[in-house]
Amino acid sequence: MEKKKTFYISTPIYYPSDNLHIGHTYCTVMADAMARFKRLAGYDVMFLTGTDEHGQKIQKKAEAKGVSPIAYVDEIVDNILELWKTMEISYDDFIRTTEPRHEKRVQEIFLKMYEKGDIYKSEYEGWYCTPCEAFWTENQLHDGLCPDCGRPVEKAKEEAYFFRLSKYADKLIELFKTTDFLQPETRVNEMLAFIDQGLEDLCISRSSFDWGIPVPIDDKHVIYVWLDALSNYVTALGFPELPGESSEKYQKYWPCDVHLVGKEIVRFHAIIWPAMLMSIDAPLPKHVLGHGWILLEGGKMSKSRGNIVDPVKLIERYGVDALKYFLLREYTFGQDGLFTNEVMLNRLNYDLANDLGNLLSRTVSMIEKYNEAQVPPAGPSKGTDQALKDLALGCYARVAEHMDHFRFNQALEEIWVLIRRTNKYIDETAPWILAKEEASKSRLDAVLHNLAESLRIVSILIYPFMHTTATEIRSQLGLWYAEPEWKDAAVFDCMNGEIVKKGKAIFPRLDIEEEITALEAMKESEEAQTDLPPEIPYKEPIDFADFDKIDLRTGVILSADKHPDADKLLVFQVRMGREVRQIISGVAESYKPEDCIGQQVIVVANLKPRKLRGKESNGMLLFANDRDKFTFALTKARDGEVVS
RNA sequence: GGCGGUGUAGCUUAGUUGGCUAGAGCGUCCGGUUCAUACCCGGAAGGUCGGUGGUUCGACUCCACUCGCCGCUACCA
Repeated sequence: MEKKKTFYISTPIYYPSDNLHIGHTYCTVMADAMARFKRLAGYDVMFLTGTDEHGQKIQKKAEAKGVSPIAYVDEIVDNILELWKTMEISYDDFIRTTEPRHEKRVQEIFLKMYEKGDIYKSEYEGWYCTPCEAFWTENQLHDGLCPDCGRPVEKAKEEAYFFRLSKYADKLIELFKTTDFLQPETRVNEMLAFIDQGLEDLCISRSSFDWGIPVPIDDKHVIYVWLDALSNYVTALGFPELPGESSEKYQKYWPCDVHLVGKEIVRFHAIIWPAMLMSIDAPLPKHVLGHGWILLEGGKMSKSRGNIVDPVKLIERYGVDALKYFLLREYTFGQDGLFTNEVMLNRLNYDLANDLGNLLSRTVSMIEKYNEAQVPPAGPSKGTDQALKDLALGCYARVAEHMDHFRFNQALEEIWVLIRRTNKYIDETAPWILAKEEASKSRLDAVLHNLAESLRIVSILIYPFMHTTATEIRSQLGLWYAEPEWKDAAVFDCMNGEIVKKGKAIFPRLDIEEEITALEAMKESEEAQTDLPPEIPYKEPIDFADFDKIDLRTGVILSADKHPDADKLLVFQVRMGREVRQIISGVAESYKPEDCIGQQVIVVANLKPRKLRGKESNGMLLFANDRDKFTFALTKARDGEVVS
C-alpha cells in the first residue's frame, strides 16, 4: 500500500504571560485551515502548537501574584486550551516546554551542540537593575532606565554559555539565496542584511533566574529562551531519540513543511533555528512563513494600551466560523491588516449572510416548494448551465493553487466567485417563472439540480475553513450520509433524490449599526473592569460606636512646607473654622507644597497629637491612594480606593 | 543614519516576464426581480496607477531623482 504523503505545520508556541488575543488566534486559525485542507487532500498531517513557559518574565509575574511559576502558567494554559477548543482548532499535539518530554530533549540538544564544539562559556555583558534583579540589553532600556521600574541600571557581567552562531553565517546566506526557505521574499532581504552586518554568537544561558531548563553540564545555569523554545518543533516529535522512547514521529514528519510565525519572530526562526539544526546535523525545515499583524486603529495591539480584541467575545456573538472566515478572508498573508468592527461586520453580512446564507436559503426553499423537497436528477444542459458547471468544476484547482501559496483570502474569494455566480444563475433561470407552467417542469428540475450541485461543491470547498457551516449546509441539502471529499468537488451531476430540509439561517443578517454600538459598549465595560483598583480585602467590620469615635471635619490648607528633616513629609497649616492646626502628612512625593494651598481636605480632628521627626501633628488629613499617588479625598479620588 | 519595501477609483485592494478601452469587493446613483436572511441580479458614475524627468513605437509595469508611509538594524517571548 502506498504511504500517504505527510504534511507537518506548526504555529509558534505562545508565551503564556497573559491570555491570548486575536493576533494569536489569527495565526492558529491559518494553521488550522491549512492542516484541514491538507487532510482533506489526503495528506497525513501533523499540526503542532503549544506554549513556551519559561523565562524571567513569567517568573516575575508569578512572584507578583504570589504563586509558583508553574501554577501561574497552568492557569493561562488552561485558558489557551479552552480557546482552541472553542475555535475548534484541530491540532494533533500541544507541547508545553515545561513537560519532561521537552526538557530532557532540550538538554540532549544542548549536549549535542556542546559536543560539536559549538557551545562555549564566556561573559554576557548587559545592564543590571539591582532592585529588580534583572538583566537588560541596551535597547530594552527606556531612556537608559530599567523598563520595569524606571530606576537607573548599571553595567554588569554575568557568566553565560554561548552558541557559535557566527560559524553558520555562510551556510545561512547560502540557504536564503538558493532556496525558498523563507517567505515572503521581502524578509529574505532583511535576513541577508542582518547577517551581512556580522552575526554575533548567541547567549543561551542565564544564571540570574532559575525558571528554565537546567544546563546539563552546569546546574548554576538555565537554558535561555531560543534554544529552549525553538527546539519544541522537534522535541514534540520525539527527537532527539531517548532510550526506550519512540522517535517514530520524527522519522515520519521531519523535516517540517511549514513553520508559521509572526513577522516579529521571523529572524529567530530563519537564522537561529536553522543554525541550531545545522549544529546537530539535522535536516532543516522546508519553509518558514512570516505573517503580518492585525492592527487596530491607532496601531499595534497591546495589553498596556488596552486595545486588545478578545476573540472569545466575537465568537460568542457571531460564531466560530464567522470569525474564522473573516480572519482568513480579510487579510493578505504576510501583510499587516486593519481590524475594525465595521470591516468585520461588513464581511459577515455581505459574504456570509447575503451571499452564502441567502443562497442556501433560497435554494432549499425552492426545492421544497417546487419539487417536494427532493433534489431532482440531472437534466439536459443549456448554455448558462454549462457556464455554471465549468466554473464550479474548475474551482477546486484554483482554490488548491492559492492554498499552496498560503493565499487564504484568494482561495476564499475563488469560492465566493462561484457563490455569486450561482446567485446570478438563479436570476438568469428564474425558477419561479418555470414553476408556473407544467411544460417547463423538466427545465425547472434541471435548474434546481444544478443549484444543489453547486452548493454541494461549495460545501466541500469551504470545509477546511468552516467545517461546521459546511456540515450544516450538507445537512440542509440532504447530504448527511457522506463526508466531504475533495474528489467529489471534481464531479457535478451526482445528486439525485436527496431530501432537503430548511434549517435556521446559517448566518443571520446583522444590523451593522446596532452591532457596532453593542461591541463598543462591551469594550467600554471591559475597560472599566480592567481599570478597577486592585482588590484589597476589607478590614474587620466595626460598630457604629467605633466609627462615631472618629471626629471628621473639613478643612482648608492655608500653607504647606517640606518637613526640614524628612523627605516624605509635608507640614500643613489647616484652617478648620475657628482654629488653624499644624498637621503633618507623608505625601511629599505626590504633591508640591504650593499645589496644596487652598485645597479642601477631610481632617480626622480628634487623633491624639503626635510628634513626627520633631514636629507636632494635630490630626490627620485624608487622602485616597490612587495607585502610587495620593489624591485629595474630596476632589479627584476614584471610588473604591483605600482611604488612609 | 544604513539596508529594504511600498504608494492604483471615496474605502480595501488585483495587476505574472512593458502592449488591446487598468480589473474586483464595499460605498454612491439608476434599473430589474420576488424563490430567498429588505436579500439577489443588471447598468452607470468614479482612477492623468504619489510627483518630476528619462529609456521605448508603446510604461502602472524598466531607470534616475523626489515626497509620503512602513519594515529590519539581535540575544524580548
